[in-house]
Amino acid sequence: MLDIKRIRENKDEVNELLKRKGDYDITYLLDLDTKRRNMITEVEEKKAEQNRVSKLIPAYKKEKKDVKEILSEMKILSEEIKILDDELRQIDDEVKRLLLETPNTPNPDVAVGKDENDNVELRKWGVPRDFEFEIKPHWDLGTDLNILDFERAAKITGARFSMFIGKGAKLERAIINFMLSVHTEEDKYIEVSTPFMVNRDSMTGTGQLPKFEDDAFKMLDKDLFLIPTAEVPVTNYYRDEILDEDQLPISYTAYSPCFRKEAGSAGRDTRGLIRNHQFDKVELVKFAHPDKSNEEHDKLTSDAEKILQVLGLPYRVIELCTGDMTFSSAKTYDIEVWMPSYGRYVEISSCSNFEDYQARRANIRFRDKETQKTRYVHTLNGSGLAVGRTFAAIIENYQQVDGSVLIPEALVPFMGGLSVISK
RNA sequence: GGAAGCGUAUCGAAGUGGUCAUAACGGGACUGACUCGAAAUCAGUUGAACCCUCACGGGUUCCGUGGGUUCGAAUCCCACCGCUUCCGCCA
Repeated sequence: MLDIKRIRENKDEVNELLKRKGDYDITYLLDLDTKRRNMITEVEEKKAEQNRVSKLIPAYKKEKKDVKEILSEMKILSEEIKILDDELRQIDDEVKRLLLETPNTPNPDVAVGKDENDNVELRKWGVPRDFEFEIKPHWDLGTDLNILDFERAAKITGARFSMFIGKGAKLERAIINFMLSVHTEEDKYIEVSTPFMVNRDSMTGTGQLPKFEDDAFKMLDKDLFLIPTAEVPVTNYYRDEILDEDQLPISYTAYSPCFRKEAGSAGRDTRGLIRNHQFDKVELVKFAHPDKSNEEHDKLTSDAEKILQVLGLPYRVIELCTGDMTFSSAKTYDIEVWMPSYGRYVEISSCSNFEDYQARRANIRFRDKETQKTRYVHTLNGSGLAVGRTFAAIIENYQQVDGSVLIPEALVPFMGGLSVISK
């Protein structure tokens, strides 16, 4: 969340930045804030009086003074305080709620725009292959090779679920292992394996709640949610903690399944692996020093890009404009892989710098060595990469005229030496 | 699922109705002394958030969470959450 002091002291600037993201206004929030502070002053004066007199009472009793009158006065004061405290709590809750529903301000350097049409292409890598035959989309390729089964997945569970069969299941596992190996061995991320269900505080810490509860799968008899991304458990790992400055940056990578309701995308990408309710992802998460987070953001993005380079999959990197960024992000780079069946680039990774927005929500701080004061860390994350979409991109880009699929060289060792999947 | 115990600031931990909550005691961290330097030793410093104030400074809250009793709660009562141990069950 945003710092209420920053909003108070830089009202116009914050308002202007928020408008770049969408239709947000902080006027009401600031009015409530003023009211809240006035009430705090009032109730704290009464509490100071209560504390002062309470300290005198034992001494009076010792001197055998009659304290009856004082006690009855204190009772009245105590009741006044209780009433004010109740009112104050309501205002507090409202201020908190408004703050939690206010998005992060975009980094001032980010291109101002309304939607994905205003995103900025930063760079391209690789050249999409020229096919001399009619290509198959991955859902047909996979079904024909008997490595994917969407029909039975729909029978077992429903639409937007998939099953990986035989070499397909092995390829999925190989992709996960390959990504984790690169990130842990070359890029020095620490691998973690997390719970796939999280509580309300965790979902609030990273920004999924309270605003986007409809997007998450929730348990019926417990206040727990299936994770929409490993970002949630991994970022919340340090919730309510104070880290040492020397520890930063801390980099984690985690494999996890991700569960999303995909509310509001009915009819889009209905076939194949592109938009499922459950998909696998290898995630990268960093806790960075605030002065270094932009560098770390660039590094994290290139760590994700490297996976596509080694797999030989053409991609481009775009910077999301202010209007297309997610709620919690200050700056986001999307990596899009070339998907032959779509005839265009498709998002395969989203790398964001949240600056102190999540850290403030989740209360993740570090102690500044010089001043010995606490400061909020900057949190970052990105997919490194989405496994289902990587699977789809591999089989589509590496398909051959006979319907078989070549395994990218880097994956062959993870496939037990297998270099082609055919019927 | 049954039984018992526990939850105190960076960590361990004492505190069982008041004037010992900046919270004893210990560790850690930081500063200084000693040293060529380090270790050891000695001395000192060291919680967070919020409100008022240009500032100096003053004040409030926080003992797992939420309620209750009381003039006053870490302490008494109720509910919930989490952890540990034993039993049962299970991978």
